[in-house]
Amino acid sequence: MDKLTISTVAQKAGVGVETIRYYQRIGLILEPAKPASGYRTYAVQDVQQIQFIQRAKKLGFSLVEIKILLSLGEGSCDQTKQLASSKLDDVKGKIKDLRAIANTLETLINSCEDNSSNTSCPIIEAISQGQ
Amino acid sequence: MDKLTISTVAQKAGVGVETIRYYQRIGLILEPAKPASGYRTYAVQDVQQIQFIQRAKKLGFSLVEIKILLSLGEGSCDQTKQLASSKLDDVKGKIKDLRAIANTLETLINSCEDNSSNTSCPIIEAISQGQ
DNA sequence: ATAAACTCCGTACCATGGTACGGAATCAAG
DNA sequence: CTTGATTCCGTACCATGGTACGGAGTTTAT
Repeated sequence: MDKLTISTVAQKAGVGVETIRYYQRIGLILEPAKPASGYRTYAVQDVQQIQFIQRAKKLGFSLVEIKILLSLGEGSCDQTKQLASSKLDDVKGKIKDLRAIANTLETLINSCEDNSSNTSCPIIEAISQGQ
Repeated sequence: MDKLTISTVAQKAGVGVETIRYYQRIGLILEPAKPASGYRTYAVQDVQQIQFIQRAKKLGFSLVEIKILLSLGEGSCDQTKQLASSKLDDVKGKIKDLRAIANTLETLINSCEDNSSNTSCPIIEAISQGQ
């Protein structure tokens, strides 16, 4: 009959009840109308929307961006593509930054490898002197 | 004479006064003793320590980890190396995750490229259906 | 000597994505 | 019909790394 309680939705979508309430609070999903006196009921579509959110999160979108994705819907392919492209740029930028960090860390760790002294540490020295 | 005010230290280290206070609050750096009635004074070493913190941050260390680095000092090369190695693993893990994300985004964006329809969007469809 | 600038200190607030708590109402099971 | 579980709702709290504010005291410059 498609009348689910919030805890059923949570369980089906793989999130906590509090997460659903949080999404409602920030306007990411709508709260179903309250039936005069009783518990709100949810539909399978609500489960799907929460799953959409979880998948979009895994692609690196923030909840604010996901809100935009949801508002764009199916019919704004251009704008959606733009959002995805700018997210891709972001991700690429982060990869670049992290690669530079990894390289520096590797160099530092190697310089430690050849260190027989135990009264000094090339890593600490390097960070102390700004390379 | 090496007696600097907090704002001089901030300026020399390239951070805000509030950042120094924050570092003191979390125990990352020590607050100099308060001279009976007046302003605390700082030394060049304090500037250097804050610069150390900023450089370590650029290498991806959190303030908690930097606190450990500072407590290890020069004489614990092995432990320092371990910390750096585990940070390197972390960074490599993040790069891997981000590359997977970038690949998926690229695929989605490409599928959009070939979309002439403006009543549907392959990106939204893909996220809706869990790939 | 007086005003402007700076410091001290506690506290509150920002973003982000939730998690936890507590009391009242409601619902389901026995 | 009563007990226990669930829901509702507002509010507070978590981590992380700060930033902002406001009043009182101090220091510096004129």
